[in-house]
Amino acid sequence: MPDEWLPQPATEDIQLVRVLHALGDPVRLQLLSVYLRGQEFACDLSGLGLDHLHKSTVSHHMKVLREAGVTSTRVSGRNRFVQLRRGDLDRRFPGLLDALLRGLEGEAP
Amino acid sequence: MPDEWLPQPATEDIQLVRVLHALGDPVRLQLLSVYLRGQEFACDLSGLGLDHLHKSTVSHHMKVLREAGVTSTRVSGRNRFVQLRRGDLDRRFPGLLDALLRGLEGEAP
DNA sequence: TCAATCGTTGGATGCTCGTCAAACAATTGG
DNA sequence: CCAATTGTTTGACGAGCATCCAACGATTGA
Repeated sequence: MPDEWLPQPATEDIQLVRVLHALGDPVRLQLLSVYLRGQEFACDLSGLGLDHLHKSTVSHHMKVLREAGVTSTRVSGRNRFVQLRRGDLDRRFPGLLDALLRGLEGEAP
Repeated sequence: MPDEWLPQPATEDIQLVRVLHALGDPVRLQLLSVYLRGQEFACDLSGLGLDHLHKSTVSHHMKVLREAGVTSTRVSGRNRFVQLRRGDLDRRFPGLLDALLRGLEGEAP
């Protein structure tokens, strides 16, 4: 069975206010900082400071990020592979992700 | 009586997640797009698409933006003069405001 | 001095959101 | 085939939030 992708907005439908709202949460902003360097698979986030959260809570945050157009999720068997929509976001809002990455680095060294 | 400034966080205390949360609202993001070109005085925002909002609602949004470190408010008599904290934000999160400005221009031309 | 102006504050209301728990669906290893 | 794994969905609950309204305080023009 080939892999599938969970539904996500088209690049031109990504709205700035929804992106900002999605990232204006401590948990989701930390997820962004994880995704900003290479893809990770979802929910198994041991050792990332999210151990205290229930798996359904993490799943909820992933959905918010995906529906805002921030991330892209590929379904492969039992696992979900999540990655940033780097190209799409850079095309739609040039410089935004770079500024966020620098901001995250400068805040929690 | 000399002008006063309403309380606001120090530059080094501005948190990225609070900025993103403050801007993750349609009304406040529109306020940002107003402030992004020159200062404006508060609450009297006729003809900016915010006529439908009660003055206390606008006052609330202004407070959120100020407490997040996005704007700075000077009290002069009965009026409040609000402006972006351009320098502080550029120093703290380089490129962020520029990216947001371009994003706002590209979205609602 | 007095009334009009500008904005804030407090309460009230309804909606959204973050979180957990339990049940569920899908997949896979034995 | 069965049990363990992986993540989603649904419901519930409390907190936060956006909004309006009324009342208030401060300021200023007449």
